[in-house]
Formats: sequence, structure tokens, C-alpha cells
Amino acid sequence: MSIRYALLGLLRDQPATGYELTQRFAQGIGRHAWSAKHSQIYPELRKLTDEGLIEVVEEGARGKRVYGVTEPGRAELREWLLRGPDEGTVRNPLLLWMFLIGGLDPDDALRALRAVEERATEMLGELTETYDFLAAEGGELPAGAYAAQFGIHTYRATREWARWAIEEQAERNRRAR
Amino acid sequence: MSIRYALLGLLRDQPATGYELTQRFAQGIGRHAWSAKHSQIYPELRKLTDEGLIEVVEEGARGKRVYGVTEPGRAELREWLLRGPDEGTVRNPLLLWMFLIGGLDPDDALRALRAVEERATEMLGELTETYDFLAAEGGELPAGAYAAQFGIHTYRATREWARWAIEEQAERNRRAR
DNA sequence: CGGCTCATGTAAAGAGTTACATGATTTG
DNA sequence: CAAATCATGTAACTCTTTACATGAGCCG
Repeated sequence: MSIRYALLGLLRDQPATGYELTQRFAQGIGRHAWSAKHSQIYPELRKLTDEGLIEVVEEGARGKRVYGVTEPGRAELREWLLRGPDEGTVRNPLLLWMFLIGGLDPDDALRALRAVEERATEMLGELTETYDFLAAEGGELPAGAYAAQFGIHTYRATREWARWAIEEQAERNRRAR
Repeated sequence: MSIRYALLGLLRDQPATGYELTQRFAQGIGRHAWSAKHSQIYPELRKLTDEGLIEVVEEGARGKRVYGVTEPGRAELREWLLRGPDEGTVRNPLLLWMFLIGGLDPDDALRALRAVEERATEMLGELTETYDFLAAEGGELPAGAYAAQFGIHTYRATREWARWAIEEQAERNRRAR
């Protein structure tokens, strides 16, 4: 049921079509916080419209419909945000994997951990660029900037963890021989 | 489809009943990486048994059945682990919320951020205890220790992020007045 | 004008949650 | 012996994905 709040939040930032929302879900939010496909987004936009939380603010070629948040929609979103983050469903493939690689044999585990470190370093670079780009404009930090900065903090932590784990694992390998 | 690997991974650490697995899902893995309810766990155990990836290693009172991983199950798990973390479905309520609180008005946002900082500090304490407990035994680090250490790293990062965001937000509030 | 991107939808299948349901054993 | 915990299951519903489906506009 959080998909509706994700949509409200994205639309509050900026009115958009279902198509554009699908793309945004394929990037930032979708890759890190909450993924969704267009086949879920379109019907949800319909529902939100029926409930008066969003509305069509512009129509264009090819059946294009740009949605924006209504006043009731803003109120609903605010209330949800003030309730604090939902507990409930968690789905984090990276973390699940981390939970389980401890059981690989030492060499496999070491290789896996190196992959984590590399990936974290990569993501760190990517996000630093994103953040710099978002922050460059001066004045107000745009919505995504907080999330980007959060990503930077967590990937840095992930990298440090990987380095620690590699050390641990290497130690274990040495002892095993 | 990752539920089966979560189960294989937990059972490889230690044979368990569906009931015990349900409880483990309610804690570590379930709270941070992949949640599941008993109504999903029991049918999945049945399927895994039919496929020969796990087996009943002990039966007890009250229809109790302790499952363990078979050789094919171990192989399947290893292959999956070596493929690296799945891309795909992500569900992270905390992050979704962080993505969206930027749009709250300044005072609300500040209050929300303070809540994040507090919660991170709390979790940090909890996990530090868990880790110390797991590491105290000396010798091999048990499976959960890597995950716990990862948690410590990420919650510390979350706390630092929250502090940074609070500063940003406070700055924004000052300017707004 | 052919291929790509924009743009929207629906149907069927699969995954996951909530609610309903039952009963044995242990603990106080 | 009552209440809590252990232990398992199923049914109905909701959410999500995959696959199917269509067509308009843009670019070279």
C-alpha cells in the first residue's frame, strides 16, 4: 500500500505522466527504496484519481496525461509522513545475500566480499556525482539530495564493512591452512 | 522467489522447524533483509521438500518437524550465492520515507529527522550488544556476526546522515525566517 | 517510411498478507 | 487447570510481476 505514497511524493515534487513515473521508479527510488512496474503504476494512478488525491493537470498527444497532487492528496501524504516510516515488508536482496554468504567456503566468501566492496565503491562514485549535481544549483536542496546523501553514507558504510569482513575472512583462511 | 534461498540459508546454519524459522524471520533477517510470515513459510518448506532441497531430519511432539538442507540444497544455495545479490524487488519503508520527507514543511521535517536519529542510535545500541554477544565466544565468527556488523556500520551511517540532514534543515529554517 | 521512443493499458499467474482454524504441551 | 507457547495448516484477498497488446509521434 506504500506505492500510493511513493506516487504522491513523486508527483508532489513535480507533476508527471505514468510513463515518467515508471522511469523514475526504474532509477533512484525504485532501485533503493520501492520498486514498481508500469503495470502497477497506471492502475494506481487511476485509483488515486478516483479518490481525488491526484488529478490530471494537462493532456497531450498520444493520450498523454500529466498528473498533479490535489490538496487532499497533499494532506494525506503529510499525515503518512508524520506517522514515521512503516514497519512491515522488507525486501533487500543485497542484505539477504550478505546474511547468507557467511556459509560459503572461505575462498568463495572472499571473492563474494571483494565483489561487494567493488560494487559499493562504484555506487559511491555514482551517487557522489548525483549529489554534487543536485547540490550545485545552490539555494534549496532538492528532494532527491537528501536521499542521495543518505546513499553516500550507507555505501561508504557498506564499503567499510566489506573491508572489515575481508580482513576477518582472510584471517579465517590463514588459520584454516 | 528469494524466500527459498533465505530458508535454505537459515537451515544450513542450523536445522529448524517452520515455527523456529518464523521467529528468525521476525528478527534479524526478517526485519532488515527479507520478511515472511508463517503462512508463506510452511508451504515453501513443503515445496522445498518435494524438490529434494531440504528434508525432515527429526520429528517430535505436536507434529513437529525439524528440517535440514540436503546435498542438492546446499549446491543450489551455493550457486545462488555465487551469482551475487539479486537485482529486482526492493522494499525499504525507511528509505522510501527518507526519499519523501524532503517535501514536509521545515518544522515537520526537523521533527521527523530527529526521530530517525533517535531510532538509529537505539538500533546501534541493540546491534552492538548482539555483535559483542556473538563475537564473545572466540574462534569462528558465527553467520549472524557479519550481518550484525553490517547493521552496526549502516546504522552508524544513518545516524550521521540524520545529523547532517538536521543541520541542513535547521539552516533552511533559519533562512526561511 | 522504418525504427525508436513515448504512452497507455489489460490478463493471467505468482507472491505475500490477513484472517481463520485447530490442537498438543508446558508452565505457573 | 488455565494461560501461554509450540506447532501446523488453509482460504480469501491483495499486491506485484510477466506477458500480451496497441498505437501515436519523432528522427534519420
